[in-house]
Amino acid sequence: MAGARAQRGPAQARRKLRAESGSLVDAAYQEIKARILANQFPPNYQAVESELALTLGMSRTPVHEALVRLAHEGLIEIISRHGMRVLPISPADMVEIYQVLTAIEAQAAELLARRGLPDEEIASLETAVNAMDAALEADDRPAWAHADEQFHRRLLELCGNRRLAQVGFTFREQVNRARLLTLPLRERPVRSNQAHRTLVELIRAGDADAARELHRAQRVRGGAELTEILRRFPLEHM
Amino acid sequence: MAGARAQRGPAQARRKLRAESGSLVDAAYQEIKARILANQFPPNYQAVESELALTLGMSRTPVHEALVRLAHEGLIEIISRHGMRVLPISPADMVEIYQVLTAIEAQAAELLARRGLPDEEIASLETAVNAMDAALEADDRPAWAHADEQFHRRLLELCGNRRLAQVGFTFREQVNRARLLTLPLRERPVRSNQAHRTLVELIRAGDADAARELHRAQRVRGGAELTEILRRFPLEHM
DNA sequence: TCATACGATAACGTATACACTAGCCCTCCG
DNA sequence: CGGAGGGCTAGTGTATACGTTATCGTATGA
Repeated sequence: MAGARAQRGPAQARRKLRAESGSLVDAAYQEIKARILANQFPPNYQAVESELALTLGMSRTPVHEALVRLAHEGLIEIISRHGMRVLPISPADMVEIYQVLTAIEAQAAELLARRGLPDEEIASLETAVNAMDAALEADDRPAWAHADEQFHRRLLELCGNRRLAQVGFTFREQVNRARLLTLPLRERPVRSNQAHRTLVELIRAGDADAARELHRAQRVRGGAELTEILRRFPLEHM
Repeated sequence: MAGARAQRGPAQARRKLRAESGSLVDAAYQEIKARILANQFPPNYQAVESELALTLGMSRTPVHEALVRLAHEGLIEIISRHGMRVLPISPADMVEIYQVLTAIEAQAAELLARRGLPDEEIASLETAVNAMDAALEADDRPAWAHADEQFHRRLLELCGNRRLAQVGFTFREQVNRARLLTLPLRERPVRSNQAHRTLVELIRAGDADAARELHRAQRVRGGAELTEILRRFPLEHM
């Protein structure tokens, strides 16, 4: 009875997975993405649909759809008869991603400044900057990275343009994959914290153009730093 | 025999569709998108998967995948139990899309100027501008729109950042849906042509910052015009 | 007459079955 | 012994079958 295992209680065992996120496709998507981001599926890791389906306890159908989505987002590549392959992030890729983020987030900063949101909305940005400062003093890099991520997510969420935010999120996720490796190699991001704080001021003041330019400059500088790090440490293993 | 029609020669009739683009999923995606962009599936048009599958001569499986992709790109919405619905483009949507394009294309202009490509590559941009001028003199709006589109596609293609270009293309497609309706309502785009020509000059000169700012300013102005038009003609039917 | 509840149905999500193809290995011939 | 050709196999893409569920219509009661 080949398919007996898969029949394990038609509607009950499935509930558990669905509870996480609506459909099995979503569940597969989230789970595979999580494993990639956690380096559990490291770069160049290969797996065929059946394996993944087995691992995730579902049939190939939802797995297949999830893979298409992930491929579209650039996290994996689907090789004809060899399954998916987790794409490594080359320095060139990181440069591209940073350039997109530069454009997107600078625009978001401008829009947010222009919106003139009430202070209590802006406050969440300030909270994030404070967390960054605290982490910096404690020299807690992971905490700093987390707070930084919070800040940028918030920026995108608040900007009022859902499409812009969506694109930003997608590219942020990819940056975060690389962050793990590059973070310890960086200087202590003192200037970065200061810049974030200034940005909040500009947003508060409604100075849209200055906010955009500040954020852009900051991103450009960050990109340059990263490129330099990648040049010095050729991270082939990513 | 319900499924008899679908059996029409297992591998032969399928060839025709696959020839267009590799897989049936792609075929479905292209075909449905084409119909949406051609207003053959007008905004708010609804259809269920089975109908589409029947129309396209394939099973629900590839149709389903194509719909997911289209939904992800924002052309349709999948309403549970009611099939897909072609999304109308509201003025608010257009504003969002323009803002994304502003950010993306300004960045592309900057990158392209920075690349310092040989003149023969840049030439294709100039060709497009010339076509725009010619169309403007002949007062041929569709030709102008086409040349304009060529220009912007070329700009993205040449910028050297494939991810940036990809995002740009996706949003351009959405803008083009609306173009049909808004184009006749616009002023004769004399300034636009001039701006395009200046942009080419700046790119040739390698003045990246100026190129970015010029393109941004131009987009902002275009967005403002469009918003104004949409305000005056509440295009509910889009 | 209107609202509510129940059943039929239609549509989707998922599983499974099937067909087709590319890649690999083995064999055979040069 | 090496290269080429053919068959076998594994893996995907597509079709179909199935179960689940939301929605719509109808009927009944207030």
